[in-house]
Amino acid sequence: MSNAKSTYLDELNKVQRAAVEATDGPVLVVAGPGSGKTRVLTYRIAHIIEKGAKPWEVLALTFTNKAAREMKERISKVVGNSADRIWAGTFHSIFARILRQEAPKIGYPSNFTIYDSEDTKSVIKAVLKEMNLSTDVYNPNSVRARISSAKSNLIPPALYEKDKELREQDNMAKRPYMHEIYKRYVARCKRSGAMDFDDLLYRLYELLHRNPDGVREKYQQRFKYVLVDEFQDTNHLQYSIVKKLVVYDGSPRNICVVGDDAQSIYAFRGATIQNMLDFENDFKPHGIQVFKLEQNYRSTEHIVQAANQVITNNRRQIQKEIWSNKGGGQRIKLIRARTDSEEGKRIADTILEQKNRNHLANSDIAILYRTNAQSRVFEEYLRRYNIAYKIYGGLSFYQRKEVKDLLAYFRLAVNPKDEEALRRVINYPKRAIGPSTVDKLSEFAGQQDITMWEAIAQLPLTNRAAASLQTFSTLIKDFSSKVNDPDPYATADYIARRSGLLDTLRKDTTVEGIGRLENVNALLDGVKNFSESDDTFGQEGTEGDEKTLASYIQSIALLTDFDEKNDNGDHVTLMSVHAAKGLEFSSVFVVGLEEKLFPSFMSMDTIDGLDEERRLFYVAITRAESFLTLTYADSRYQYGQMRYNQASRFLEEIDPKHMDIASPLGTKGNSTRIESRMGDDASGAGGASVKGHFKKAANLRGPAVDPKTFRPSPMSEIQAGMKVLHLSFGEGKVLSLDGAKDNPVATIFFQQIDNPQRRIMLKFAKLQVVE
DNA sequence: CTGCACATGTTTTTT
DNA sequence: ACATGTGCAG
Repeated sequence: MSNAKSTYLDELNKVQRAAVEATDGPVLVVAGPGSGKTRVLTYRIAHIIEKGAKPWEVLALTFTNKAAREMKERISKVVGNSADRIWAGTFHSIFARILRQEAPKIGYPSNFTIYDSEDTKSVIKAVLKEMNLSTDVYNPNSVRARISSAKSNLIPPALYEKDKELREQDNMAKRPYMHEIYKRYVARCKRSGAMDFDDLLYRLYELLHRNPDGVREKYQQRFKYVLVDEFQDTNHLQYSIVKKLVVYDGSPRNICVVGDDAQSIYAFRGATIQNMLDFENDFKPHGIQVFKLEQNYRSTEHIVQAANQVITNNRRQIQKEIWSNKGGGQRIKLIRARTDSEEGKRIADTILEQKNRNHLANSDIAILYRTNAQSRVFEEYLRRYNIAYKIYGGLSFYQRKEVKDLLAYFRLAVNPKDEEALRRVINYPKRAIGPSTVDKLSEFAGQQDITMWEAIAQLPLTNRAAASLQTFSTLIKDFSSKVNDPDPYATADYIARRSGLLDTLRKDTTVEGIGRLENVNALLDGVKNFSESDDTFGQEGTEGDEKTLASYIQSIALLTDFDEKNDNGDHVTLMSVHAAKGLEFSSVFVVGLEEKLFPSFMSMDTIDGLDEERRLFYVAITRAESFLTLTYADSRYQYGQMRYNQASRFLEEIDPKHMDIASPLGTKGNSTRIESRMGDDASGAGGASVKGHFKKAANLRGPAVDPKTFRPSPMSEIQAGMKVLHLSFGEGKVLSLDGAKDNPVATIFFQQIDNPQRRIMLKFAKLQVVE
């Protein structure tokens, strides 16, 4: 045993090892990028088991299935097969598994349906329609976000209604009926025997809180060790549940959370780094141990130092100093392109060059962008250059319409109360049940407080619609009778045929139509795999081992990726920065570094929004091991129009000494082009607005300047000794000028910011001469 | 009830 | 650009 111990403990540095060995009591691990976070987490679990804990006493929560899978694989390499018995999975899948067991205690069936965001939105639309509210004022996405945020902050409809502040906010937004929508939304979901993604958390909290039959103690005692990955991405509700499980009289409080505040990029959906700060305070009285993993094993020094510089521009941070001993390495390459298309071409060129000169494989390379829509140009050039690539993101398999349609039949067969599934397929394929009939059903159901399914049997209709409804009802009953058959594939295949779905798809012979048919067949193949395999895609949520269509839909409800496993090919990776979190590549291209794109126009007018964009940029650049290339374009097609954007402010936040400016494409006269362009901008602004047209916008970083009146001066005007204005650093004094002729660099002292002395490349800086 | 023409609104994303 | 949603004629 001590042998095994030494093998893995010896692979750790001092801090990592201490974090692994501190198995008892509360532990916070602050883990910088590339600092061996996953290694610590998995070895820690292995260590806990080595020291005698049973695998099923360990609860390890992650955010993605992928992270959970990776963790399980790595643990099993250390402790062997018993790793299967560990409760390791995503928050949602683990909680769903518990709820399948306990749901009846809080008034839900154990075969409850899980509503995805689309279903959720659809329920909200139905509620709005029922209440005769306009979707312009009550934008379904806003309503959904509002309800989600209420649940994430543990505010049920009754409390929401009484909350003065929330009501005030809603009144201000001209949405006074929000509380009523919330109430009806919750009622509808419950009536449908459905939980949305937030419910999987919220209802578990409710269960533990109300504690029927001592269920709370049961789980408190079961989970002797709790670990949470990516803690900076948890919301208030998730942290509350974790506390419910860990904090009680006599608890050893064996909880370990791992996270990096600098990599929190999901605040937009309710995550809060406050949890990290709270955690420290909450467990201080119980001897919390804090470990900071600061050595970056991934990237060379230019990259790590640039990342450090960028992140110092954010306000609140947990103090830490990330360092690397991998040597300086290559400087960061910066490419300016005239158009988005040129950006694509130059990246493809650079990729070819890197493959030749540095012997990189395609799989060593990634192109990261802020929005998925940017992938198109890169696709175009990579294809033209014959470089294999793969685009990640976009619509997942299970979100495709045709797949969801067939799944809706499955869902309805398992749980006929599932109103969203019913709405989806009641008239698809066409069976003469139009909107007006559906509305009547819905209205009747609402009046009688029954489900639409029950309404079909009770609604007094005498017309053609009644007959159609009868046929539909018979069809679904037939399907329902088969859901617990031991051969789920046979059932699935039967449903696909009898529903008419396959025939309808076969009639469509367009390219897209054939693709849809293929997807439906792929889903059926998936069911077949499920029928034949012993495990359940490694997914929680199924009871026992019986393979039925019911257990199938439960096993896939929380899956998003279908083909993630077969991406072993040698291809360049194209994905959004969000999707790249946790990954690393030898060479990384971060593209589209322009104002209004990265940072996104949606986030750039609040300080919190900008800070999150900056963390996103931080995540992007820290994905690179050896080569980092940053690019931007003067113009690009966006929303079908040509847009002209300035270089991103984030580029100025990196000290020029870490950067190399790539020689421009059409070398001749390029630098004069830059100057004349900047000159145009400034002269366009005219002398009128030069002086004093800036104010302190309260929602921007301290000294910030109103971008609307800010007019950058041409770079040739900047001289030592001048007083200048910077978009985010405020007023500063130019101390000196140096650098190459075509790339002058100014040292400027900005008195209003924390690190006042900055070196700024005039090429990208937007500076307005004050005097 | 169905199908087509026009209008609208665009981040990021896991579950 | 493009996908999704609404309104109206058949």
